[in-house]
Amino acid sequence: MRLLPHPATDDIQLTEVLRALSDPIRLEIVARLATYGEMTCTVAGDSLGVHKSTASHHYRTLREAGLVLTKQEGRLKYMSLRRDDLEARFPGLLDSVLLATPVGGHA
Amino acid sequence: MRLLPHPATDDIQLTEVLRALSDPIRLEIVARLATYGEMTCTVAGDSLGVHKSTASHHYRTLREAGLVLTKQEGRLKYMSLRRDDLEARFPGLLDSVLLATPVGGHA
DNA sequence: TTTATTGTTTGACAACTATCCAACAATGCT
DNA sequence: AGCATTGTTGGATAGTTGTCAAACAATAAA
Repeated sequence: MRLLPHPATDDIQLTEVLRALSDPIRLEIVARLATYGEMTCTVAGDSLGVHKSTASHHYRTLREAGLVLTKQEGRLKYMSLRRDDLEARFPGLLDSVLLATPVGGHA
Repeated sequence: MRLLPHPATDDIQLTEVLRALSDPIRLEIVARLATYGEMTCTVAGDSLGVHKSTASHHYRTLREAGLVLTKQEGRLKYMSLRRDDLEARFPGLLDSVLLATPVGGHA
């Protein structure tokens, strides 16, 4: 099991988080992770209507913004939401965004 | 007193709100409006370190995203945060962003 | 070892963004 | 009428973004 590089909780920047969430594709990925928990990139990015390389760029953006944690096991990479870290850094923020973002929704 | 065009509450889009808030200059303007209430563009944009035309573009972005309401009185334009509209549309969102954004702060 | 799976990287490209500057428009004041 | 104030608009520009396609890398499975 190998962990990819992530920003420390204290280094997560509000504007970067908001920017990462401001793309509909990334918001949908985050909503899926919130609803179904940890999943592989392939599952998280299924039927989003974008090329897999595009999805891969979005995974990176989410990771570098501090929204998701990615760990590699074998040939799979598992992503999960950094809920606790985000709650500690920006209380209530993620919850309010998720409340407004149904999975498969209109956002 | 003249009101500029704004999106209706139901037409405010989450991703556009998040995108509007993801710029440090705009976030600072929003934080000022939240702290001090309605103010003119000149006051809201004072000592932000950008040209007045740049600031003007940011006012427009905030208005079109549904974050602020702008009304003209004489030659002044007053901006105010659409707190109630935003709370109705995305409960808790603005508060959590403001909680993480001190005026004159590091965001 | 060969093949399939999973995901990243690089290049290209069009669209968008933030910025400044200069000119303009609208209003109020003298 | 002339001037100052307040803010917007349009042009230019440099940088960023989202996207696809093709090639690649790493791992697992046959």
